[in-house]
Amino acid sequence: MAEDVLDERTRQTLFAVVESYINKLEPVGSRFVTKRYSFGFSSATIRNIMADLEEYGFLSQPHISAGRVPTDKGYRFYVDSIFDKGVGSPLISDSDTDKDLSVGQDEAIFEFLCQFTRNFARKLRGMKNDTNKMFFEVTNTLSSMSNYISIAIPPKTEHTTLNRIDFIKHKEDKAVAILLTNEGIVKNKMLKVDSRLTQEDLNRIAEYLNSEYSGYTIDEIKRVLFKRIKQEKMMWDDLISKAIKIYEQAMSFAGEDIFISGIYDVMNLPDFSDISKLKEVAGAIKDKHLMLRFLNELLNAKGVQVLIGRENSDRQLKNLSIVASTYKEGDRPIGVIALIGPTRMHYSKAIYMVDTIAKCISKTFEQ
Amino acid sequence: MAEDVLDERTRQTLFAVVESYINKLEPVGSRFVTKRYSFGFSSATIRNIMADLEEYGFLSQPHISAGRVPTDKGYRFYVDSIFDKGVGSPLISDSDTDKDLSVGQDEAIFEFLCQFTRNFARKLRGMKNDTNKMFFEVTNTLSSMSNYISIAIPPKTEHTTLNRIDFIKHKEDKAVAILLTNEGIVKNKMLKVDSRLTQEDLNRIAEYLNSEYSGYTIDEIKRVLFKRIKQEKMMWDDLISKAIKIYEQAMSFAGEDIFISGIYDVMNLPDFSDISKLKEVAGAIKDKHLMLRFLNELLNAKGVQVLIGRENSDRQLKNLSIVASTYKEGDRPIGVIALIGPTRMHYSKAIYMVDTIAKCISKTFEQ
DNA sequence: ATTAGCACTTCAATCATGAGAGTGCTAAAG
DNA sequence: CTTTAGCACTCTCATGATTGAAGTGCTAAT
Repeated sequence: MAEDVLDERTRQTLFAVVESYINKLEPVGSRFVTKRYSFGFSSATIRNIMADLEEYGFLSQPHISAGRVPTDKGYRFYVDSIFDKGVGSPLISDSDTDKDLSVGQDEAIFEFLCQFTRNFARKLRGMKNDTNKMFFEVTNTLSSMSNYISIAIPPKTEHTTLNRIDFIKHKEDKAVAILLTNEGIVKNKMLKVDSRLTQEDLNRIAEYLNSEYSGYTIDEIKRVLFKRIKQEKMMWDDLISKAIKIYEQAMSFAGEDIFISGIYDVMNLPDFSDISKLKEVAGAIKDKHLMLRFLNELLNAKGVQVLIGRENSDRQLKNLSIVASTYKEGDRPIGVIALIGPTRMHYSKAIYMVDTIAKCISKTFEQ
Repeated sequence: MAEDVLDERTRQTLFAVVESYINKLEPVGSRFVTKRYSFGFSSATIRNIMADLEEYGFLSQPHISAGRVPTDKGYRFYVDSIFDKGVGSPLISDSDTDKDLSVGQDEAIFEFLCQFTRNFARKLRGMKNDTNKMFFEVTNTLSSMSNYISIAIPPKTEHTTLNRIDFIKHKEDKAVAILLTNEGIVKNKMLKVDSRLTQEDLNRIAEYLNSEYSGYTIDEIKRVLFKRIKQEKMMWDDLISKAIKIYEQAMSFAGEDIFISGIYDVMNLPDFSDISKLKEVAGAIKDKHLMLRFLNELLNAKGVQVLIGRENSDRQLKNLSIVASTYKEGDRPIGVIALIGPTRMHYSKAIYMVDTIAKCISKTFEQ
C-alpha cells in the first residue's frame, strides 16, 4: 500500500509539508501550506489530506493542536521524489531560497557552483600524493559547507596495488618499510627484524618483492605469499622466508583510517541546540571502528545513497540521516564519503554536495 | 597587597569556599562552610570573612542573596596553595572523595595509581617508534580520565637530529623522501624533482647528506646549507646544489602536528550543559594553529603550569583554564601536553594527571 | 571579637490565565 | 459526491502573581 496509492494532490501536499518542515523546523499546519503553495484548495481540504497522510504513516503530530511533522517514511517519500526529479541540480527545492528569486540569480548561483567545483577538483588533484591532506580537505570542505558531520574513507587497500617497497635499516633490530602504491600514496612502518640483517640483506629482500610482486594488489600478494608458505614448507629458501615475515609486518597497518570532521559545525544547527542530542551524534561517531564497518557496507552500491533515521541498521543512528556516495577508480568503487545530520536534513543540498565531491575525488583517481 | 595580608583563618575560609565550589558547582554560602568544615566559628563570622574576601577580589556573588563564587584571583590563590602543599599526590583534596574515606582506602587508591602509571609508561615505550600512535594514546587517555580536553604537541623538530635520510624515485618527476630522526620517528614526503634524476643520483645525494650532516639538528642543517649557498654561490658543484633543493623541500612539513582529544568527554561536564559554552570551547580549540603557538610559549617554563581564565593571553580562553606541562628529553623540554577545562576545574586532579603523564613521556624519550 | 537574630533581597518553582495556533467535525454550498 | 466555511475544542507558550527557600548585611547582645 501507501505511496503508489496516493493521488497527485496528496503527493504534492506531502512534499510541501516535508519541504516546509525542513525549512521552518516547526510543525507545519494546513493554513501554512495553503498560503505558501497555491494548490487551489482551501485549508480544510488540506487538513483532510493531512489527516489521511497521518493515517498512512507519513506524518505525525507532536501534540493534537500542533501542525504535522514528517516521519521517517515521510522523509523517505520526499527523498525518493528528489531522486525521481533528478539529482545533479542544487536548485531543486528545499533550500531557503524564496520563490521570488529571479531566474538570473539562479543562473548566477549555478555558475558559482560550477566554478567552485572546478576549483575544488583542481585543488584535490594537487594533493593526489598525500591522502591524508586530501581527505582532510574533503571532510573539512564538506562539513563546513553543509554544517553536517562529514566522514570519508580513504581508498581501500584491497584495491591498491604495490608499486614499490623498500626497507631501510634503522638501528639494531629496527627497520622502516616504505610502501608506494599505484595511487601514489606512501605509507611507512617501523618493523622489528632479525638484528643480523644488514642493509644489503634488506635491499635484496625488497628487490625480490619488487620484481616478483609489484603490480599486484596488496591482498593478492598476501595470498600468494601464504600459498608459498604451504607449498614449499620444507624448502623455502631463506630469502623468501624472510621476505614473507617482513612483508606481513609491513602490511598490517593498525586499523584502517577514517576521516571525520564537523562536530564544531553541527553545533550551529538548531536541531542540536539541546546538548543531549548533540551527545547522541557524538556518541554515534565516536566509535570510529563501528562507523568504518558501517560505511564499508555502502561500498557495493553505486551513486548516492540516503539512509533515514531508523533505516540505519545501527541503533545509535536512529535519529540521524546519512547521505553517502562511493568514489571510484575507473569503474571500481574504492571508498566512501558521507554526511551525517539530523533526519530533518536539507536533503537536496546534501545529496548535491556529496555527489559533486565524490565525483571530484573520482576524477582525481582516474587515468 | 592581598594574599600576603590574609590571616590564617581567612586563608582557610577562602580555600574552603573554592574547594566547595569546585565540588558543588553551586555558589557556596557561609552556612555551608561552617557545616562542612569545623573551623570553630559561626556562620556570621564566616560571613564577615567572606565579605572581606569579596572586597579583596577573591570571591564574587552572582546576585545579592546567593552564596559566593571564586574569581580567577580566587582560583589562583587556591592553585598556589596546592603547589605550596606539594604536587605529586593525587589525594590532596578537591576530589569528590569524602573525608570519611579510611586511610586504607587512600592507600589502595594510591597503589592503583602507581600501577596504572607503570603500565602506561610501558605502553608508551612500546609505541616509541610511532609518534602518531603514541600521542594519540596520550591525548585519549588524558581526556577520558579527566573529562577535559587534552592537547599534546609532539617533539619539536628544532631539537630533533637527522639520523638518516633517503630518497626513492617514484615516477617521472616524483620522489619520496624518508626521514629518520634520533627519536626514532619516521616522516616521509613526496617531492617534485628534476625528472632527469635517476635513482642512482638520488642515492648519491642521500649519501652526501647522510655523511655530512647526520647527527645535526634539522634546523642546523638548514642553516649550514644556506651558508654554503652564499659562500660558494658561483662554484657549487652540482651535487650540493641539488641536495640543497631537495632537502629544503623534504624539510618543509606543512604545519606542525598537534593532537587534540576530548570534545566528546567534555560534553559530560555540567559546566558545558549550555551549548553556547560548549561552542566557546570548541571555538578555542578549533584553530589548531593558534593553539599550537599558544602552547609553544609554554615550552620555556619547567614543571606544571596553570593558567586560569583571563590569565590566558588569548581572549577566547578567558572562561577556561589550562593545566600544562612540558616533557623532556634529558634536560631539554621538547614538547607540551595540556588539559583545557572550565575555570572551575578539579585542579589537583588535573595537575596530578598532567604531571604524571608528562613524566611518562619523558621517560620514553630517555635512554 | 564573636555571635544570635532579624529584616531584606533575590531566585526558582508553582500556578492560573489568556492568547494563539491548529485540529476535527458538521453542515452547507457547488 | 466533493469542497469549503465555520465553530468548538485542545494544546502550547508566554505572562504575571505568589510563595518558600537560601543567603546576605546589619545591629545589638554576649
